Amino acid sequence: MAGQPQAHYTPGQAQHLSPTLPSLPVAATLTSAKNRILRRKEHLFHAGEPLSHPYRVMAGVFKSYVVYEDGSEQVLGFHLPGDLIGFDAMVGRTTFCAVMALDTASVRQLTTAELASLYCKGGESEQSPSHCSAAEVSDSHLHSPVIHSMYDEILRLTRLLHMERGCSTTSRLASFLLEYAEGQSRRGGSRLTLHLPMKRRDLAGYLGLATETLSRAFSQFRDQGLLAVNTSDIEILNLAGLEAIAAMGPAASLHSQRNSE
Amino acid sequence: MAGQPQAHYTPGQAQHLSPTLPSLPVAATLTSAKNRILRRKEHLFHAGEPLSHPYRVMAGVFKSYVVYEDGSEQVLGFHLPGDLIGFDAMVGRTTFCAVMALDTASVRQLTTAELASLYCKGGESEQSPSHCSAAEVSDSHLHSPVIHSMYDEILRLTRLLHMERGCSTTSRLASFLLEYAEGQSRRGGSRLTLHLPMKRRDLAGYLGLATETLSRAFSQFRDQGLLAVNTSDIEILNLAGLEAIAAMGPAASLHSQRNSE
DNA sequence: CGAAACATTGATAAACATCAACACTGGTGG
DNA sequence: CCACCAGTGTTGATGTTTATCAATGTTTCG
Repeated sequence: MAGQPQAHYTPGQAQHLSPTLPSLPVAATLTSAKNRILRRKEHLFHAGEPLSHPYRVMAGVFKSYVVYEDGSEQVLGFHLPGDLIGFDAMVGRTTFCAVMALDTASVRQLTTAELASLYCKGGESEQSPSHCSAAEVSDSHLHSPVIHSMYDEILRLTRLLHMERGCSTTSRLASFLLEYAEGQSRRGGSRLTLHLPMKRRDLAGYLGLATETLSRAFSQFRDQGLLAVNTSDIEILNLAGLEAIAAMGPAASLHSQRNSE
Repeated sequence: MAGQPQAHYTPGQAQHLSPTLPSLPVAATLTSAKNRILRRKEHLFHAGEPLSHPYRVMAGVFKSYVVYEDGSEQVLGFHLPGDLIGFDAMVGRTTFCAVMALDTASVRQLTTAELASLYCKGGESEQSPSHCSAAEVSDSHLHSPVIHSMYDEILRLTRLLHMERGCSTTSRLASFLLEYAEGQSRRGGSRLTLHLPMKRRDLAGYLGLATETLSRAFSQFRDQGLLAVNTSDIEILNLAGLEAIAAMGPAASLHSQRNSE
């Protein structure tokens, strides 16, 4: 269904916006930083909206997703404090995915100056952003956080793809939990106590599972003593065990009764 | 199938930049275009190799793939003549995936000038690129073919992901064939006669299937009169039928006997 | 020619989705 | 405050898709 040639709005139409751009007046400069607070289920933006400056998540968690013609929803990722939102979505100045707050959250839209600084600060030695030679092109541009942000996204999607193919339900969930825990601890949070503000439905969508299957996987981890589960609050009781399952790939099914300790 | 060949570069623009070319601290400048011919199974590069300049496919077909620690291989895409290879792989100057020729093929490595031209050509009315104000930053950079190349890759992976989740074997294969046919015809080839130089194993890997399942899907299409199949040469006999199956999503299984006409 | 890689077909079973029933939660209004 | 309701999460039973195992036919290439 994805390969749809020319149906509706498939997020694959990037070609249209490449060579001949309407002479967009350069993005409105944004001089004062704008903060914005969102409630649960409130959208930061929808798909197809213009977006001149990206956001940085200050608090809370967001999910980004695409809705296809048939109504099915593809969850692309979750965004925690510190993450940039909108870089990969704003090519052509129009977002291709929607972003929604999962609980009360706040963002800060980057000012033009901050944006410029991000663009030009990639190179280690900070040259002034006021010249743009061909030489730099293959250097600072490639190393700019913008490129890296998109590059990381490609890597993440590649891994997600690989995981969906080779890995069982349980190792997918284990991987996600470990990654999430890692992200939390990088931000100064706890490494073993997770708060998952997304609904089971969203998490299942992200992992490519039915909600029932996801629920069963949680229950299995609970029964095996790996996790303490309380809907959106998870405690990791056996980190090594989880890591073993995450690494196990396709071998670890819901039915194989091989108790890893 | 990755980088769209949307931009046929025009070498004229390179002159704008030449004045500042010398200050290249990094990548060796590449002044003369290098062509290279590869045989079947020969690698253009492996993962982890340094790569200063991307390639353009001139003839033949390539596959890009990643090999994971456990030895499993993830096919990321196939690259047809006109495609750029290495843009998304060369961030940080080191490739993250390997690229292999599937049959006799040739590439042309972009020169520094061509690369620069690609980078700066995004904006329509190009003012001299020798200043890089914050305003331009959010304009020409975002519209550069480099960003677009990576952006397209993200969209392609997103679609692939969505397809793997929601779509049955048959609709995945149908989508792929249609997309491939479309790509061939864009390049001036036939729209209904496909040559698939990749092995079943690679195609199955790309689509996330077992080779047996893929083979069965081909057989089913043959039995239904949709395709004439001769291993690597495919003829589309019923385009509308294929499109119907591609659009059908998860409903189209190998077992459901609903003959679409 | 012969061996190895590849492709196809069949039988079986595993993993997961789906359907269905039920429990829990949180918010609303009586 | 309680009853109610809708949304959500869990658990069980069943069905289907597709991976896996196995066998055979086919192509490729030394």
